[in-house]
Amino acid sequence: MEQKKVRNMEQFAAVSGISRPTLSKYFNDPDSVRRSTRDRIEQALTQYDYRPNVYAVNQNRSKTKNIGVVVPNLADPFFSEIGREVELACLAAGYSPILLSSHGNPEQERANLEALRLLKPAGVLLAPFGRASDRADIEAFNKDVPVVLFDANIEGACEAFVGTNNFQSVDLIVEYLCRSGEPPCFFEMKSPSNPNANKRRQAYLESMQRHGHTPHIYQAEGEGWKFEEIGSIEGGRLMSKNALATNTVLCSNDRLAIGMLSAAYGLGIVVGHGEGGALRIAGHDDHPFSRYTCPSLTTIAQDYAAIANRAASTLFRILDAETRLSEREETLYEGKLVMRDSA
Amino acid sequence: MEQKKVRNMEQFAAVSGISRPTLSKYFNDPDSVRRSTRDRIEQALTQYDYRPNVYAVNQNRSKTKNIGVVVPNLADPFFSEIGREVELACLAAGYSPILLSSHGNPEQERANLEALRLLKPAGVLLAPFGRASDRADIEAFNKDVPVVLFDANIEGACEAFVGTNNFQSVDLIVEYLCRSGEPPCFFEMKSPSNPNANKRRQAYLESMQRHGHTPHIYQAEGEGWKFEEIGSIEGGRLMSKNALATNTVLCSNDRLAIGMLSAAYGLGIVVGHGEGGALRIAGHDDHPFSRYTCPSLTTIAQDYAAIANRAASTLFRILDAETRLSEREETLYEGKLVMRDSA
DNA sequence: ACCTAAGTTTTACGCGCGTTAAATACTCAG
DNA sequence: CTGAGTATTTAACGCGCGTAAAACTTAGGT
Repeated sequence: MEQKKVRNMEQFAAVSGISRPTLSKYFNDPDSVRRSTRDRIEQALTQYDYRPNVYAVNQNRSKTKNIGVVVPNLADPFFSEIGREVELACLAAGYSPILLSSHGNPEQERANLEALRLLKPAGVLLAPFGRASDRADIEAFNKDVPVVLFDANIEGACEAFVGTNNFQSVDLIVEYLCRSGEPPCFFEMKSPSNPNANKRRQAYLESMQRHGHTPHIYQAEGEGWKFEEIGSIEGGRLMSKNALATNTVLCSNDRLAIGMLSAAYGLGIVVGHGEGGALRIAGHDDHPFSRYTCPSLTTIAQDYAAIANRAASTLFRILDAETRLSEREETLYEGKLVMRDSA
Repeated sequence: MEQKKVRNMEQFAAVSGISRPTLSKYFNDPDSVRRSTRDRIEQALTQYDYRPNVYAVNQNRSKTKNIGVVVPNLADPFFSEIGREVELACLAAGYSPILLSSHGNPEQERANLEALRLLKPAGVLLAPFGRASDRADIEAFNKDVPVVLFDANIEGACEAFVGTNNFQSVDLIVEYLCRSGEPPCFFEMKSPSNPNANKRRQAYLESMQRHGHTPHIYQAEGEGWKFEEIGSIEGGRLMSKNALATNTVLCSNDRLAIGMLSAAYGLGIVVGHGEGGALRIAGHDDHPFSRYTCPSLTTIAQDYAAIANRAASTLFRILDAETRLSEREETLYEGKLVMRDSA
């Protein structure tokens, strides 16, 4: 099939019998040429192996067809999944996604944005760490390249934010836990690396108040992204000291819950809502592994696909309009309760 | 600090008082200019915001400083970790890594290589699926761009392979299991998506023979990358039917083991080498989560860092020499036994 | 057959940088 | 201070493609 290699558009114009400017139009938008012309070009493409030189194509453009996708940590399955969804949305819209992980390091997030600058992306989809110190950088970046935030919000920054409504989702699971047993205490990290954690704590407090229960919050020492380890060590400490105010624990996220489940197992504490269950543990995020914990983890499922698609389509809207949004948009999706065995 | 933006090298030459060809040399290799010149340039760089246009730089090059890194599935923490190690090695050597995931889909692997072609990478580090059908594509690609394989081998293909010695590692854990209890049976997928699985089965057979035991292999139906699910369903089926020949199971990889542990828990089967343990389960890979399973998983740790660094440095050696290896190289690292509670 | 609007070809320039060759400037040893 | 060797400057071309303007061709309606 694909036979002779053609080195450049000039040559391809020669062998295909189509002028170079027309070819240029075609490669930038196949629909911009007459149907018959398009057919001739595509016919020629089956006979000659030619694809435009990416670098030459982008050299003169001030904006490319690239879209930067930056997530805090690809090693976390949550981000690898939502990152994948975002990638697919970009591809479907004819853009080239460039997926970058900040590897759990805010410094790397800045480096990623710097690196993206050189690639002149048309736009960026960013799941930020949300540290206050990054705000200025990100807003400066947003001045040059439109940025849509997802997963974690930075109040008022960038063009838009798409995420989960933590107040709804936490209330949902708090309500369920209260209804089905003792009201939950809340287990989280002391200095969370993600702003959603703060929302969830707040949501927990409000929800408990609304249901007329006394809230109890336990904050684990430890920094970084080793959530399971922190959940296991600090959660284990709490359980072994019998320090929990109720027999039900809502963890700020699934990875903490996974660590805590592991510690409970080690301590011989039977977790679960069933008979013989001494402790109930619930999480948040529906981590890919939460289905396979022992017992399987009751949690909140975020709507990955909806968040990813909404974030992407919001960015495309900005790119198509070639102007920024008149007003910053915020879209929150509802979480769904996933009832399993742990609570 | 960084003040006036400079649009191109011409302008930067004007403001810095250095000629453009010298600047060009500097940006391609800072050591290639005289020390005093380098200082002047770097002094100017603190006053003016200028960085060469990536696209213009690469337009004329037949090879760039990019290195493609392709892994089968970034959603698998094993690959996200080893991918990260590879990235770091590339950066340390002054190359720009481009990390691509094939999302569990061999078709995507081909697409990734096609996409990389356009980026004219200097070399590619590939963790392949290893299907026979991909071999031709990959070898064709290797003709144009030097490829070093890691994690999964394709016999005789590409410049080199770096991975774990499955025969050593499986023998290590088989020996341990035999020594400490009943000899293991082997649990794997019927049609594994990774060639290491075949090596491990073979290694299990040989090792059992060497130790004078009868091997038993159980193969789970199911395709794709949902290893935990397959391990849980098929492993659960085996356990509930009491079909296992011995009370010790060696799983082809940790994710299968995680699924099986989950199923055992559901069936009320106590797993572990301790008192009361009715079943022992072991894995292979030291998956990041294997420390937090219930019970924690005894497994084999691969030397991620060594594999990644060796693969990268082998590629750099080829790139520096500007010639292919006289002979294909194969480097295997030993796995280490990680003794935890499950076996 | 004629007209018009839309698509195509021809011609030509520019983008930012790599690179070469010849001329010039610098550095350091003797 | 001088000369040899190295580094830098000057001048100029090319890479592959986007794009603009003008001339030309085509499609579709009357």
